[in-house]
Amino acid sequence: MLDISLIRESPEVVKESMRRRQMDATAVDEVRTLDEQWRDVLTEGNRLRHRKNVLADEIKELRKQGKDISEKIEESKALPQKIRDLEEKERDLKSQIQQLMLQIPNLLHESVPDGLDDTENEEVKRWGTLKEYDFELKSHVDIMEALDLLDTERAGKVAGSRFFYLKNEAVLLDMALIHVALQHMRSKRFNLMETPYMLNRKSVEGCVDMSAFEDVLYKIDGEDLYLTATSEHTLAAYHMDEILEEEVLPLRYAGFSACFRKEAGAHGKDTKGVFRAHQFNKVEQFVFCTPQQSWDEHESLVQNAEEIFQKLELPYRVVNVCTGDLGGVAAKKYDIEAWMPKQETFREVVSCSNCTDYQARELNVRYRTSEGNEFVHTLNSTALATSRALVAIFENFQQEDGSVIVPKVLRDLVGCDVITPQ
RNA sequence: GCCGAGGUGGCCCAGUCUGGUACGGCGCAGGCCUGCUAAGUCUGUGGGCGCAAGCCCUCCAGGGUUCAAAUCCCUGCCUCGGCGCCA
Repeated sequence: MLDISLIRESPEVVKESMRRRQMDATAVDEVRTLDEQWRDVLTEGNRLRHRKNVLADEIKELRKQGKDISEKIEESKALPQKIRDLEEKERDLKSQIQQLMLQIPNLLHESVPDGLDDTENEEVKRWGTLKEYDFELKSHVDIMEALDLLDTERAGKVAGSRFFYLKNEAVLLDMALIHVALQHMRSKRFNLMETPYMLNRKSVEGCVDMSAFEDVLYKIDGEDLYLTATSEHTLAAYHMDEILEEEVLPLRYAGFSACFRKEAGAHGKDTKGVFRAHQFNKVEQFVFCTPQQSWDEHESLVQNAEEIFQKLELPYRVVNVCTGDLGGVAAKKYDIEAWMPKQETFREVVSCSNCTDYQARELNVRYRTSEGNEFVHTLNSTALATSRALVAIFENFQQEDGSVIVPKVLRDLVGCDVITPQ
């Protein structure tokens, strides 16, 4: 969430940012009204608690002198109930304010383009040449099934729709992609992490707007645990409630985990294959840094992800995500979209966000400066999600005879140059 | 899962039995001292409200007892050690 002092002192700045996001900004004024009430209640509560402390002190003194304390005790006895009432009022106001604050998104970076939805994202870069194919292209599902690399039908029986079994070379490809991504990140001196696949509610709430995300997460029955939707969350929560030394920043992590998502509301979209599934593997980049560092770090993250797709020889473009498509936590976001020749379009394979201090305030991750403790900036970016990369590889590297060329960088790890029908 | 020991400011730790509002050290920042360095010494060092003076909160979390809780009682969570189980 935002710093409430920003809403107190510069409400217009916050409102303007919300308007650019096509959002109704009335929550800002509601917060300001409730905040004033909250401060009044807080001040009154403090006054009563002060009186209580003074009385306790006086009682101690009088008792020491052997004097009568019954009058003081009588006054003191009346206070706790009054204080409790005020505390309840205060908690109530505070939670109303929190609720509203969660609806107020991060301040936009000035370079974010205005727009209603993903069609108005701004293309900032293209890489690679789009190959010409002189035969009828097949979908990744058709290719993979023909090569005995994928079984979604039995996955449906065993787990349900939107699950899949990878088979044979596809398993090796999946592992190879992870390996290449992790090695790339290690060469950039990122700390590699294999993270927990589950995390508790507090950790998730630190990372996302739970009211919007609850539908996406798998909950473990009877436990305070959720299956991780992305290692962004386990990495973000890694330093939760910590105060970091300024000289250790930026802290750069690359986390690997499986990711589990209900994908609620995605009915009818990409229902076949591995593009949009309930479970996939992903290497994620995550950075904790100072406000001075974060915009440079943001460019580095997208650069790192680009380099991986360059190694894989997959053509892509980078878009600067527009205001309407941005999401509340990010101040700015780049997507990398790989070219999918069968679908004849670019599809999102990487999402790279600078969340500035918005997420850190929730997670309570600070760093020490000579002027006091400040919230860090957090950034996250896909390095590589195997499911989406697989789709791109099978679409781009398919050949007329149904075989698929393995990108050079993966060949040693997969153990062949071409995957051919058996 | 069982038994035991713990959880105190950025870190380490005292205080808990015997209730009166957190001791000391380290680190960090600043001042003083010094030819320089080291040492020494003083002040500050979490969150909130307030223009300010100042006040409130904070001893894992949540309840309870009490005029008053780090301290007593109950519940829960977590960590460490031992035992059991185990890929």
